[in-house]
Amino acid sequence: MADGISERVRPRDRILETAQDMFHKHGIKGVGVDAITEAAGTNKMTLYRHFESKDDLIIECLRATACKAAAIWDAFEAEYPGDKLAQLHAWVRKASEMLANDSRGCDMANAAVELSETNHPARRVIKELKEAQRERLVNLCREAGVGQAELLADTLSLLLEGARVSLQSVGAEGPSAQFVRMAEGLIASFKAR
Amino acid sequence: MADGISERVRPRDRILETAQDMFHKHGIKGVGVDAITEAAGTNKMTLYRHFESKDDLIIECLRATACKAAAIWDAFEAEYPGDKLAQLHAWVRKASEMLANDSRGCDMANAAVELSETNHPARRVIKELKEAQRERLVNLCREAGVGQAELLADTLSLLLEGARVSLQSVGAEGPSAQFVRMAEGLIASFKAR
DNA sequence: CTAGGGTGTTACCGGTCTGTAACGTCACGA
DNA sequence: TCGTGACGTTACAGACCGGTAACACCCTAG
Repeated sequence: MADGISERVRPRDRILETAQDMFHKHGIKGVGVDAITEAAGTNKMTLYRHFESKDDLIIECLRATACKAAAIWDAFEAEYPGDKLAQLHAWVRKASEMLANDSRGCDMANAAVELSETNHPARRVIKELKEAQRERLVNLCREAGVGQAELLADTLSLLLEGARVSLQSVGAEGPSAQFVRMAEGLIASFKAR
Repeated sequence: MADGISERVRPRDRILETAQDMFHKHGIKGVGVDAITEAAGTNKMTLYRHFESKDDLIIECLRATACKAAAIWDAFEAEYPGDKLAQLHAWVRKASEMLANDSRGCDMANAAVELSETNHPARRVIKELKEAQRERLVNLCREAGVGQAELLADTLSLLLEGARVSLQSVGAEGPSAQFVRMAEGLIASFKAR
């Protein structure tokens, strides 16, 4: 009792957490605000007191997800302080774990697919956050002593993005099964130059 | 006059063509059957006389799209008969053209993202068609004289898939801009072994 | 000419969606 | 004690969704 996990959390945070989970599992257009609030143990009015609209909730969810991703990056630095190459390998390992444990891919990429309107407010945010992640991977590659850091980072980035979407369309036995092999091969190849 | 393109085409084919286009541009859940039939110059009743349901229409659209893709593959064989390596390079060129001219990615991958329900009837079809394309690319790589044909084919496959989804989330200046360079580098690298 | 199948039109059903209004409740702090 | 603000509840608006019924029309094959 008084576990402090689900009871004392503010409705806004419960909504945000639940929405992230449900958007991830069922897609943005696949879940309504009613379902979110019910699963969060609250109601629609409370949601609209904390978020201007569903679009606003979507954006806040994407930001929160990006925040969690950033925390994972920080964990690499904490685990292998200063050893950028080890951090790069940790990135590959973490990516393959995600491929193994979750078949719904990247929230931002999925959102970009679902929200096809070019002027949708979430698209700006998606682009921002994705570019930030790209820059972080480029820096990691560069500091790991790779010559063509941008090219390696972009290649790894596309490989992972492709693996996550392929996982959804072809399944776990598809091309994504070879992700680690491909990524490690690439890193070795770029290091050798 | 009597151009025979839009006038004499049967309603079913107009619906199928229009639905492909609209699903591609706006996503599956982003367009309703009313909008499709209106754009196709017909009405909802006629649609439901030719297709059991919207899900059925979706599936037929995916099959039709796969058919068009298969025709593109056939064009490679027609253009470079017997020269499998040239056909592989043509595949890369064609892929980069698609990346340049269309920012909405692969219909099947997008559909897999949107239709998150694991039992959705379209998912079987998506998997089938994607596996067929994978096999075709593997064969092309093998017959082009590549040692690890499966690995190269899967890597190229993930790269393209990633480029198409990255194009939607980050834009044309993102990692997808380097697709040709990556793909050609990979092919050269695999050929060299 | 006639019969029938493919098509167009209108209206409708039941459901779901986002978003809002009005009101009731409860805890907490001055 | 009082009041203030956060939260819950109910009801509803207005739009859109997929899908169906009933009927009128027209072209063509026989």
